[in-house]
Amino acid sequence: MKQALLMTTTQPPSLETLLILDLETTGLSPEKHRCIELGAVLFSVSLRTILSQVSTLLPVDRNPAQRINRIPPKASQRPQPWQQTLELFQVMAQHADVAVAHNVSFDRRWFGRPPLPAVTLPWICTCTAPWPSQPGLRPGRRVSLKDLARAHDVQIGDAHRALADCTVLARILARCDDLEALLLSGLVQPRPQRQDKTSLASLRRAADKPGRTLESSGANHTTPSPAGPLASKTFVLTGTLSSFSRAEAEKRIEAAGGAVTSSVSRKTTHLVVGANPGSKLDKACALGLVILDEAALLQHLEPASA
DNA sequence: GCGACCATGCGTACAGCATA
DNA sequence: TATGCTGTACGCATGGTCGC
Repeated sequence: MKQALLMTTTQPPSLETLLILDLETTGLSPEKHRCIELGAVLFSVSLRTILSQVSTLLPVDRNPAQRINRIPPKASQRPQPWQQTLELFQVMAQHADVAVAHNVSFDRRWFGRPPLPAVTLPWICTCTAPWPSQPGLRPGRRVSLKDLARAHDVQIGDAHRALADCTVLARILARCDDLEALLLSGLVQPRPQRQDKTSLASLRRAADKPGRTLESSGANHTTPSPAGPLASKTFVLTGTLSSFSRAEAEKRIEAAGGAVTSSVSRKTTHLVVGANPGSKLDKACALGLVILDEAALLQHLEPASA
């Protein structure tokens, strides 16, 4: 029988057997609501197949989320071996290396609250895991189970039922080429500490020496082209742009030879104004800078993108 | 409908540089 | 050395998305 690994270990855990689990609950708060259904699938990574699966309703008096999960509370009260199913679930957990859920931050809070047993396995969250880029999946963003199923050509039968969602997730994982790497990178870790200002400042000092120039200073700067329609011009962006994202606007300005900074100063030459501009607009007006809207910016950029 | 998480944007504190 | 300017990075607010 395998020993459940704790997250404090520094070695990556073995990832051969997954306990894919899902819950249906009567609401969002573990303090106020109850778990009405548990589903779990034991999945072999090397064989890409389901080893065993369990599902059970748990008795509740009421289900405010019935519109979502379509589980009548009366059904949960019908005689059925839910205690024995929970015992079997615990045996399955003992055979697993890691617990896998779609939205670990939600599911994890319910385990250890009676009648659900505690799960001491490491967790992997499939909605925040770095899935390979493919149509329908936006890199760097939380991904829904529906999008994952679509991207992997897996049909969703009975959504918002625990075991159905577990088996959909199992079929998605089975179709994942580099599943082992995905699982490793999807392990739920404590949030990384932000670097304190002192260490950042010393890093910057080291990087900036012997001399600092506009082109080389600052982590957010890319090197502007030495020539271009916006050469020797310094831009600041304010407000929400509609034609493109702020990052894309910065890229295009820099590609046209301009520089982009985050705050208005006397060195700033142009302010690009989107919807709901902030106080930067006031400061730019006070300094007599050139104010551009998005259309005007596009006109300035046009020679560069042509 | 509510809660959690993430991306985006604003305002500001502060470190580094230039100048007197 | 003192002072002012500049730009970076952090904290916070807001909106969007997805979970149930």
